[in-house]
Amino acid sequence: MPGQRDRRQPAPTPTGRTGRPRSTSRAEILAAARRVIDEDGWETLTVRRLAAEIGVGTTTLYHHVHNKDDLVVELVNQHLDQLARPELPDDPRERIVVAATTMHDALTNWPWAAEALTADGFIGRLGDSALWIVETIVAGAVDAGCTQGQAVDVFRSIWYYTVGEVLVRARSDRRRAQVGSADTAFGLHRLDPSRQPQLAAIGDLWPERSALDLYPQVLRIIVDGLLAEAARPA
Amino acid sequence: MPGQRDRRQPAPTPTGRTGRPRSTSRAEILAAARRVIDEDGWETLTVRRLAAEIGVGTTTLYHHVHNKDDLVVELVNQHLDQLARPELPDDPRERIVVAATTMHDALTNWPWAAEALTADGFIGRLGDSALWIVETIVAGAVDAGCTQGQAVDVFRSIWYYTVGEVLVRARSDRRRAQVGSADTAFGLHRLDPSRQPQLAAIGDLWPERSALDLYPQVLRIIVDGLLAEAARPA
DNA sequence: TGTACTTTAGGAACGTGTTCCGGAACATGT
DNA sequence: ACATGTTCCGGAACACGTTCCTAAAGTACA
Repeated sequence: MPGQRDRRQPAPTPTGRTGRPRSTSRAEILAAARRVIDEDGWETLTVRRLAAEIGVGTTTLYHHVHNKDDLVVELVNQHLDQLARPELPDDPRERIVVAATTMHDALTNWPWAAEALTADGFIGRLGDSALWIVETIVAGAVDAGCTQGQAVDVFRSIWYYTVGEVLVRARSDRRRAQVGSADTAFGLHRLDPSRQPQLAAIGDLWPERSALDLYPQVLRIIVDGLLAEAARPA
Repeated sequence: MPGQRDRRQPAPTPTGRTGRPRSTSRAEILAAARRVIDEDGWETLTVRRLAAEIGVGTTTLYHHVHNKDDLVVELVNQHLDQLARPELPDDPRERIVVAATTMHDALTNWPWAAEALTADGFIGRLGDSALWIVETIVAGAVDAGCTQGQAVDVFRSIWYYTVGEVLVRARSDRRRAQVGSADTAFGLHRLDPSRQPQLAAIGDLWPERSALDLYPQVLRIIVDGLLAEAARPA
């Protein structure tokens, strides 16, 4: 039974508040969650396990956290908090690239961050710590000559691409880990060369090519294209 | 109790096979699933409900389907099956755009298809019906002058963007449906104009701009950029 | 007819996230 | 001292996806 401790509030600090004093704080829950993840991996982070870690009833957590998604989003926010703010170049286009790449790397390097991306309305729940990224991208787009509307479009496009990249790769990584190395992308039903000649010809090139990380390159292409498009007269 | 019927195999057709004859087929399960979705919405598609619809034990389904993800992926495959094969233009670049847009629209118009996208290794489990899209994109890229490796990159990039677009928009749609119209993307914690001046200035423009569907335009930008990049000498 | 073998069916049970609701634990008023 | 109001805790219970294991329902051969 790890992590059991006294749950009574030691100091009867007169908070000027009525009602039963809380024996658990949101912060304590988040800290415990981080502990569980660090020690035993994020797959083991279950609501009951977390409650046990704190030494508290399971359903108590729901008085401090809306649901598990909420918790995970908050954890990702904390993670983004501790991100080192990179040096931002002068060129607005490069600023966009740097900001987007920073967020991408942060999400990629934290495998279970992908879990948060599928949470409803993730961007809307980003904390201040991550907002500088959004701000930097939007401001960069405006600096590069976009209207405000176009700047929003730029961010959305980048965001879509980033989310897709992170999610798909996280998922196929997990799959690879389970199945073993038997991943040829189309490994299950073999390809019919008469109907999918190109795919059949490519064959084993696919998985090895898929291992490449070309996020930065493609991101640059997208940013360049979007900014060029915005600069064009209607 | 809807959907209950006789489960005995009426014809003792000598199948030359030994063992207990199956009273349920994979096809029957998929058909019932479609029925449930069409009638009561895909949120109500649960394993128990589905089994009840067929009039069969819950766990029986697991002898015909690996898991629910498997089922959903199969349903999406069926949906893509019934897709009208669009007229493919001669220009390889346009072929790519048409193919990608076709898949994008199919996924977008079927809200719960997004659920399948998060399934592990979705692309690898695509059926023949959807493979023509992959083949068309890859072949188009090769026709446009890409190497096979670059063609894979082109598809992957398009796929990432498409998945991200579909997922994020599906999720924010769902959120909008729940919360009501109180979605200003950053509606929860109000923006600090001193720290996020651009975002604060944009304000209400964000949600209205987010409602726009600019998949085709951005897709063209991505495709153009990728093909141009590939055509460049190293 | 009966025994062995083979394949499918499905109930019991587990672990998950989550909701409901009764009661515990405090401050305040009488 | 006691009642009242208020806030928080947490066990019971639910629906979910899923696994395990035993029984059912056949065929094949004696």
